[in-house]
This record gives sequence, C-alpha cells and structure tokens, in this order.
Amino acid sequence: MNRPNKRRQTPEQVSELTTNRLSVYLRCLNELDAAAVETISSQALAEQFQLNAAQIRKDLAYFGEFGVRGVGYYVKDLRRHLRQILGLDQHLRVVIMGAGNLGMALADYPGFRQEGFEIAALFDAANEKIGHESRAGVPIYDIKELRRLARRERLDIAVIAVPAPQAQPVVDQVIQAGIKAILNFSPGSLKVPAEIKLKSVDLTVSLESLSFFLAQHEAPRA
Amino acid sequence: MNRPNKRRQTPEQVSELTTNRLSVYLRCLNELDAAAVETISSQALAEQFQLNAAQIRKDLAYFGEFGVRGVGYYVKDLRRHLRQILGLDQHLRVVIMGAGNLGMALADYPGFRQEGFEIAALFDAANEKIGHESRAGVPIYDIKELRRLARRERLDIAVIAVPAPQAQPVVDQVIQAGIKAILNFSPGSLKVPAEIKLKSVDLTVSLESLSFFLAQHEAPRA
DNA sequence: TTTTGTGAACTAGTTCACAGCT
DNA sequence: AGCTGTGAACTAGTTCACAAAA
Repeated sequence: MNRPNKRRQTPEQVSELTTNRLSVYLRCLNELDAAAVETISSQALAEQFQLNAAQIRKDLAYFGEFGVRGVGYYVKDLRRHLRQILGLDQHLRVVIMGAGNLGMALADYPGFRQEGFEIAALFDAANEKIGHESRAGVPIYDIKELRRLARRERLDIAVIAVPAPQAQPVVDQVIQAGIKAILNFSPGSLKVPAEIKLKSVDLTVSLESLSFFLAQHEAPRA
Repeated sequence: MNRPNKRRQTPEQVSELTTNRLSVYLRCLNELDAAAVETISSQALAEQFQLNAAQIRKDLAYFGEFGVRGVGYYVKDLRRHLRQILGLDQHLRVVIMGAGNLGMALADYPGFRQEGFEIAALFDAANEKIGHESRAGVPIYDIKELRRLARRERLDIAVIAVPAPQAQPVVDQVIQAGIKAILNFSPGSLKVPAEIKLKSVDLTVSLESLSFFLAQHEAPRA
C-alpha cells in the first residue's frame, strides 16, 4: 500500500516553502495519530491551516505517491514517511553557541527534544559560565572545546545565540568544526560557504514587520 | 532632495517579503551611518547581502523616490524614511505572554530595545512568578491583569511565549485586550480574526528544515 | 558618467480542474 | 462516489535592461 512507485528519493531541489509545510503537516499528523484518526484527506488537512488542498498533494507528490484515491492518506503511514523525508528518523545532535538568556532558553526548549533532536551542549567564551549547565542539564563548554567535541562526537546542527558582533567569528568556528547546518538567531547577515545550510530567524525583523503593519493600519497616532 | 514626489503613503498591499527586506536595509543603513558613510548605491547595498540591486530599488520605490540619480541614496535620509515607513518613529510598547525560559529571554533581548521597542510587561498564570521581574527589570503580572493594563496604557504588540496548549486561549485574551499585532513563538497554527496581524516564528519548523537539508546531503548514515 | 526608477521578461509558487484509480 | 496526482492556468516575486535624471 505504501510503495512510492515513482520518483522515490528524487528531491532534486524542493523549495524551502514546501519543506516548511512538510513540518507543519507532520505536526498535524502527530496530533491526528494521537487522536487515533486512521485516514485524512488533503481537503481535511488543508482546512486545519490556511491552505489549499492541491498544495498539500503537490508537496507530498514530490516525494512519492503516499495517498490512496478515494480514501486519502493513512495517518500512520504518511507520518512515518514525513519523518523519514525530514530526516527525523536519524536523531540529530544540536549544539548551541552562546549561553546567554536566549541560548539557555533554547537549550531547554521542550519542542526541540520532542521531535527527536538532542541538545548535546552549550558553548560560551565566558569563564564563569563554563562547567555549569542549563536547568535541564545541558553542559556548558568553553567555545575552544568545540572542535575537540566535534571530533569525538557527531554534531549535526549549530544554533547561533551569541551577540551580533561575535556571530560571524562563531559561525566560522562552527564551520571549521565540520558542522554543516546552522540555525542563526543573531541579527544581520552572515557569510557561509555554499555547501553550508544557514537558516536565520531574525527577531528584530519579525517585530518590525508588525510595527509596519501597525503603522499602516492604526490611525496615525498623535 | 527628499520629497517623495510620487505615491507617497500609498502602500496598497506591499508584500511581507518586501517589508522584511526594508528592516534589513535599515539595519545596514544604521551601520553605514554609524560609520559616517554619506551615500550608498543600490548596487553597493545589494553586495552586503545576497540580493539584486533592482530588488532594492523596487522595494524602496513602493514608498517614494528616495534616491538621487548618479549618486545613490543619502544614508541619513533613507534611514529616516525607512524608520518612518516601518513605524519605528512611534515607540511601540510590547508585552510578552509567558514568563518561562523563552519569555524571560525575549523580555531581556537587547535587540528589541535597540530599535525603540519597549518591553512593557511579562504576563504569566503561575502565582510564584507574579510580582517578580526579569533580570533587566521587566515586571511579571498575572495574566488576568492584561485587560486592565491594556485599558490604562497603550499596548501595541503581544509576543506569545507560552506552551503550545495555552497558546490559543492566550491569543484570544490578547485580542480581547485590544492588541492588534501578535508575534507567536508557540508551535502550531493559531486562529485570529482577519484584522489582527499574526506573525509566527516556529522554532521546530526551522530546525526540521535543517534536518531535511542534512538528510538530503549527508551520506545516509549507518 | 553614474545610478535611479520602472516596464518588460522571466522565474517561482499556487490554484484550478480533471483524468484516472480505488 | 470520493479523492489523489498532475498538467495547465494563473498569480506573485525577481531580474533584466534601458530611458531619464543628476
């Protein structure tokens, strides 16, 4: 029933918009599965979020034919496929650069562990932090130890939570250590070689986008 | 020199992609201004990030004619215009819902204050937190006090940093309190009326997008 | 000459609509 | 009958290329 008979493992270049949606679908399927729902149609799935059913079918069709005509998608089945497509069957190890407020909060963020990510370590340059650990027990190492740790243990993803001026040098060290995927929370643009995947979450830009909205819609205040 | 002689205050519907880029330009202009640079061409600006010069000119042209042909843009001038377009001349007041790790970290995040946002308060439902304050001195109130505070003081933006199950009810309260713009950090999709601007930052989706990248590019691990 | 502002061309992403499978 | 998978049509976003301004 679930032999993706076409285009299996042929993701050529799927847009990031598509893969982001896959994450969203997966979360929804987790909930449906927990609620013991057996099958779901693209239509029903689309109604959950603000989305078109054809969009969902197209997104999934990049990776195989997971559905059954006349029925929809088997929840367990599709969930398993999405986890595999997103690489979540692999247990990825994450390090967080910067043990400030944000870094510590991210280290203990329950959402990460939930989907199978392991927060392996925090790194900081401040002596007084090194040797301690986050509330949830993530150890804080000296940033100089990064390469050593990376050699000993596999590290898949680095999260950048250092102040803006340190961001580029820290990213350079992360790349030196052989880490290929970076989630950046520092503001401003970072330079990375083409083979490295950098994803940035810019909190200031997000707030300013709301500010723009208010400026356009609110009666211009006195 | 800086009379936007056309289409002033005519933003009809500008794409969010455009407004996000305006934030990025502004940050760059801040740095240029600090470095006492007087003028900048779209070409030079484009080289800073991974962007096309025509893109920048188009983005700016939505709001007026800010440039001078043969010269480029006057840094101070354009900076002032962008701040005005983004509504940053207005000193916006932000509340953070949820005084957990993430909420507290966001409350003290220096990047927000920097651009003129004021973090007015944290709100939580847990009695033991209420009455305390963040390290930087943001007071923590009972979430039941939100409407009262909103009536007394203007509150422009709410940041949602509560666990997923509480997100929707908290958002409903925020809207009840008359707040029109929401920055959501909780995972999952939230329902808001059309006149409310909701911007979501989904940390799990971000990490999973990196996971996808690794799954595609890394030699499939044993 | 330099560089903007912008129509035209192009590219990417979404939605429609329907053939084809169950 | 119901729902997927997908080409075709459409919409949004980006880049090109050039006339016009300083």
